[in-house]
Amino acid sequence: MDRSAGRARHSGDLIAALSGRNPARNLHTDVLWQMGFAIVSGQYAEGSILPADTELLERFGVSRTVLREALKTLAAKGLIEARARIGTRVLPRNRWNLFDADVLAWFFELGPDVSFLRSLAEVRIGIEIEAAALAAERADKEQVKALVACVENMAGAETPADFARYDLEFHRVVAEASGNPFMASISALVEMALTAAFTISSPVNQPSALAVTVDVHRRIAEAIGQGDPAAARQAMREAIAQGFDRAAGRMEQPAEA
Amino acid sequence: MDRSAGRARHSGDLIAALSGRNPARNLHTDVLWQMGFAIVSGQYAEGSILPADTELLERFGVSRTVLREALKTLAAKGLIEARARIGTRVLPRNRWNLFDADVLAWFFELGPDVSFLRSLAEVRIGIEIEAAALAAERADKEQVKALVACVENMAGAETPADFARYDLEFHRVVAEASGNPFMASISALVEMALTAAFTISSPVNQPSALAVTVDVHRRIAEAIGQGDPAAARQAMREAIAQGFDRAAGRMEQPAEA
DNA sequence: CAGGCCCATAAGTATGACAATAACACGCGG
DNA sequence: CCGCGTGTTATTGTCATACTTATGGGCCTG
Repeated sequence: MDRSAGRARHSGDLIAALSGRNPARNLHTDVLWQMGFAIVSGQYAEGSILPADTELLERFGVSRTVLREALKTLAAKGLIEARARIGTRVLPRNRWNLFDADVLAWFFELGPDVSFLRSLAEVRIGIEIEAAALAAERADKEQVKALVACVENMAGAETPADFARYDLEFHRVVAEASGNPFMASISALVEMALTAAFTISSPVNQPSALAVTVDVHRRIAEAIGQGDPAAARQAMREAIAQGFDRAAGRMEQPAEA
Repeated sequence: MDRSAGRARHSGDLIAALSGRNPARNLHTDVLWQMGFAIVSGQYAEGSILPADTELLERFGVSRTVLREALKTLAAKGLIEARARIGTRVLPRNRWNLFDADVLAWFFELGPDVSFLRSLAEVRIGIEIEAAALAAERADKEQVKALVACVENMAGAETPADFARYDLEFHRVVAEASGNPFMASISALVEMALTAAFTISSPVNQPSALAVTVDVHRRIAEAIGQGDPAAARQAMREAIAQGFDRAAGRMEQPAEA
């Protein structure tokens, strides 16, 4: 049997690949991604009952073991809930764990729209602003040095991929410097947002945009280095808003290749 | 076989029960909770390899199916990763999905310490402040009415449990009114924080504390009703900080029963 | 000494049988 | 005729076993 049969249909493999995920390393992962995408895309509506496992078994051509492990994974992420005699129900959206990297990836597979990117930017602002403020109070010299290094690397980045990598690393260090384990936990979210932004529109090839982006990150690093929470908050807010504006603007008036 | 054999050791069953979770509805959930708690509590260190499944099978006295589904669930929550020939490795903490309700519950099972509650309060401040600000811009009349109703209910609550319920409902409505699906996704987190706070110290039986708590929530509702994001931010920050201070203060100088 | 082949080991997959659960329909009694 | 307990049955949950695949590390060869 051709294991990749069902996947060619998906359009978002690019993003999945860029973000380092491998949707088909084994059978169960393959089923997981197909079902996850089907649910997130609304193919199985919230509150509805999934087909019984006999039907799914036939559809995917896998063993019950594989199917059940895939469904258990979906249950662990809050997408479904199985009950004997009832069937397996798709949970309401507010039960879904949107901070899960896979769930986020499935959202992107159906094409990130502006309102989704906006929601992403809004949570990032909330969390990363606090992270920046806390980092300003708690960061040690090593971490400040690492932040400055990230900024330098961003400024000198040759390719959009490199730029995104250093950008992500910068935000990761800020989260770590905040000393709050929850802050670090949203790196999956940041990663997705940056991957999307970088796919849609990277500042690397536009010197003015690059300068602006680097500058605002440098201000974050400086504020943290000087232990100034208010300034760190403000600069972080600008950095995220700016990235969103650029991507959103680019989406509305489709770009050159 | 006695299914609940391994559970009696846990001390945090109270919180699990209060938060409406049932750690032992079926075998796989039982194994899941034991393993999850063992990992979170550091019994299996980050980066270490779990015992091979043959050993775990023997320890839990369950079938391979059950064990594997439990492990798959842990993997879905980012706690472990299985690789052929290597074994099943405990991932570093920053890969754990701390926004998952189960993972949070396991943290509480080992007794919430002040620094954990602080971290919780910090993320809540970040996210819920933004949620309140957005709600001020987007809430409709229905939602504002619901918020006011929650405040009234809080003021008239007879028992700590009732109070916590209305408190949670209030924050849930704010998240919903923000129009941002991610905001609603952290209700698990809020639920835990409130459950903890209510377990440690409820304002219900202290008239002055109750008045203060109700007042700050009323100010949030009013700010949202008047479409004033800045005031909503400020009041929400105070509400969360206040709840944390009360619980933390109570923890340091142990209370009467 | 370097590089590729082989093997032991642990996870992954398959299969078929049986147990537990709970909605629903049926029939009994009021 | 209506309400209530009970049995039926569909669906998930659990078990046992056998086989397949992936891979790190040692062995063998060049």
